[in-house]
Amino acid sequence: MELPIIPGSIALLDGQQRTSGFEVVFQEFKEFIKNNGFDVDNGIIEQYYELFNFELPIVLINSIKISDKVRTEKKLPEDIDPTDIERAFFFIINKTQKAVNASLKDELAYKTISAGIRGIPVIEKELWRTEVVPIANSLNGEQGPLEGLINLGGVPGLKKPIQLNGFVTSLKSLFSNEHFTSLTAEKKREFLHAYWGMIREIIPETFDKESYNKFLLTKSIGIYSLNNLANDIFNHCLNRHVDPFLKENLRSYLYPLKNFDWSIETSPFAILAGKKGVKRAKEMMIELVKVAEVNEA
DNA sequence: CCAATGATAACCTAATTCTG
DNA sequence: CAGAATTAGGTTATCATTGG
Repeated sequence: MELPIIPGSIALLDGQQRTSGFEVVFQEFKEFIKNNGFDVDNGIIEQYYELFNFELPIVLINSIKISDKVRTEKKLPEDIDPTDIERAFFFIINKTQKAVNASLKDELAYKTISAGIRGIPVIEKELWRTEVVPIANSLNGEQGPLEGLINLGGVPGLKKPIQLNGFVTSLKSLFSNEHFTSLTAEKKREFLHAYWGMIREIIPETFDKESYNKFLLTKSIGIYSLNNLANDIFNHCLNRHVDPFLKENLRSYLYPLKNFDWSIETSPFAILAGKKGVKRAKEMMIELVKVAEVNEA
């Protein structure tokens, strides 16, 4: 199939965002030519051509033929018409379209705020999240206690166990704590470094790239529970007049976790999460039913 | 009114089983 | 026995409803 290269022809096939994208690039290109002419040799013109020639995946649906076919084959009611077919495709395509990954949303929200752009409701509603992102970056960075373990953009296939979005969400209680929120960004970072640094020191095997998969600590149930605990420990330190920013001061609080069973097989947490939890719940009910049957007899 | 709860999602990855 | 196919394990945002 070929389309004439005239303005607007692509709109027959596709609307809104993608069509407008071409329009924006074309306007930009015209402006560029006006200012620089065609004879610049720095690859910019080629880049524009590459964009113009960008291939769009398009599905063409012959809804008249489809409705005829399903009607003659009597698979669907007689009165089905092309509009019904189009509506069905419209529903499927729009219902199943995928959103931007949640971790990437956090990263983008942070970058938007740090660029000084304000007033976007979804960001302003939970502004504290954008505060956590640079801290997570630093925990994940070189020498950080979570070095290389956080999937910052939510990109699948990176084999990183901790999702940025989950890490951020699990810090909600700490970042709503009035004593904590009044701290500077640097102090907040310092506390979380001390906290996770001490956990890592006490239970290093749960962070090791070779073995973390055998433990629940870096799974969301571990991250959620520990980040929630961080809030309680922070409060406790303040009440006892203990400096929470000194890593060593956190040792006595966290040391008991060394003996906690974090194994994905045998940990008491193992049955609380995912489908494993559902399976165990069902087994427990089977037991109840058996007991009931015995009593009935 | 608003925080907690419940229901749901054409999910994603790892482990296990099947098949040529 | 390798690679494909299937299943198990584990996640997490969103929105309507509920209940204090």
